[in-house]
Amino acid sequence: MHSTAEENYIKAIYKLSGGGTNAVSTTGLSETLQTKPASVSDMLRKLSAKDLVHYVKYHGVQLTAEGQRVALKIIRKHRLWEVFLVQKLHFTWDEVHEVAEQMEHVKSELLIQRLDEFLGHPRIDPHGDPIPTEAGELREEEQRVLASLAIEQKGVVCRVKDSQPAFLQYLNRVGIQIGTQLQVVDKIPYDNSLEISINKSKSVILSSDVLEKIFVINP
Amino acid sequence: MHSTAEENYIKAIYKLSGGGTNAVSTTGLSETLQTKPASVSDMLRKLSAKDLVHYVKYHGVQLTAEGQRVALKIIRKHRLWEVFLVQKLHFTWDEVHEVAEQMEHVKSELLIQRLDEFLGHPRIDPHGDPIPTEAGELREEEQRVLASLAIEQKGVVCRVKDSQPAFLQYLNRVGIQIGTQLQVVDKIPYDNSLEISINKSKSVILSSDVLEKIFVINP
DNA sequence: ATTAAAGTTTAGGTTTGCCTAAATAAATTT
DNA sequence: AAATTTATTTAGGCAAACCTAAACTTTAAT
Repeated sequence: MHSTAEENYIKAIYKLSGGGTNAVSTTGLSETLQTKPASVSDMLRKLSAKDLVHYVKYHGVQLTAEGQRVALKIIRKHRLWEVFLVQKLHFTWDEVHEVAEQMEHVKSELLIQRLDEFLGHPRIDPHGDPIPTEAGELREEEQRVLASLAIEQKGVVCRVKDSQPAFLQYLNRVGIQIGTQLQVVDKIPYDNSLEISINKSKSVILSSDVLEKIFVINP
Repeated sequence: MHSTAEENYIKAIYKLSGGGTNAVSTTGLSETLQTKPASVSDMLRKLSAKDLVHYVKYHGVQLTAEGQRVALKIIRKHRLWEVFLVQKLHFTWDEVHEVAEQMEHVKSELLIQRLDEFLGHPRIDPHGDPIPTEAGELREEEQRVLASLAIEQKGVVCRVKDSQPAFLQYLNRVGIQIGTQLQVVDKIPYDNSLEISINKSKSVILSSDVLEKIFVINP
């Protein structure tokens, strides 16, 4: 099997390339992985030798078909563990990531099959991100960015794009979670912020930055 | 924190020393850990520098108080995960160990607290071994080895001393699990084997080797 | 009490995954 | 188009955790 380090590189390449197709830069990877560019070059040579990536010196990397398969498996594990932590162990959004990051590297096909079953085959994780199927397929639902809603339009939060603790804690304070009912009360053209009512009660004003990170589906 | 390798050494020392008090040999450790004696010497120097063990060259190791604390924490994690795998994910006895061996190294206090709560604060694992408390205490129940029962005496399986897949599969075939009701039907003095009835029905003959590995409590 | 055998440690080497510093390639400016 | 800046790679090293082979202790046997 692959080492934890290899798996983390593959996951990072997958994420930076937005699904595996676009080429990813050495510096980008080094930032995501908190390592130096030289270390990335090192690892890319190794991953290339294992045919997990297409690597052309000085011109970035892409995942091979096999690399994508591996990436989706890791993401599946990560997201299933996140669902477990939130739904069964009552972790909050912002406590989940670090732990799931460790659990995703546990090697056992049976474990993941059984976990999936135990959780009732969930389709999205606590951040609203889709969970790849056992076959390695990612089925997306139609989502709109909160910033795109018109006045009076409603939506249910299905996803946030930023999983940094500070951001998740902010959303908790405001009262926004996956599943929260939102409605646009007013638009403030000055800075593109919106006044949003949360669960049909209190309303808050969200900056355009935040509005771009929250996704909703039809209620 | 400690590395996975360090944790495995500490666990092995704890087990071989029967709770931390007796000195353990380099060869013993190398066999348990499937490494060479030279590698063990290496690691013992490191663990000693971290004050996790008392190590006197050529005269074996013991865990320090801190080392014992660490050992019990790892064992607690391992056994809680085993309970989870068996009770929630319907793993069988013999599928559990390898996976728990990986999960026990996940670092998160909160995770273990919540897992313990989720499982209802279990006192023994699926092998009947006691689960150390959060405070690091091991409370034992009175147990007898199956080999020590007289004819007609009864017991409930609470523990087996061997967790090798082959042995656990053998017990599964025979129909013995934690919680199984046993009764001694007859003694065979020739080789110290016993005829045992299982759950008040079918009876089998167990060798003295096997009898030494199964523990029971009063029914 | 020697000597032989068994157990243990040291010395020196390997792989993995990282590092810094120097060299090289690509992109951007002028 | 040449020069400079930025990005990337190579070279050489380091720590962890393992290895083999050689040296050294301890134990057991004579």
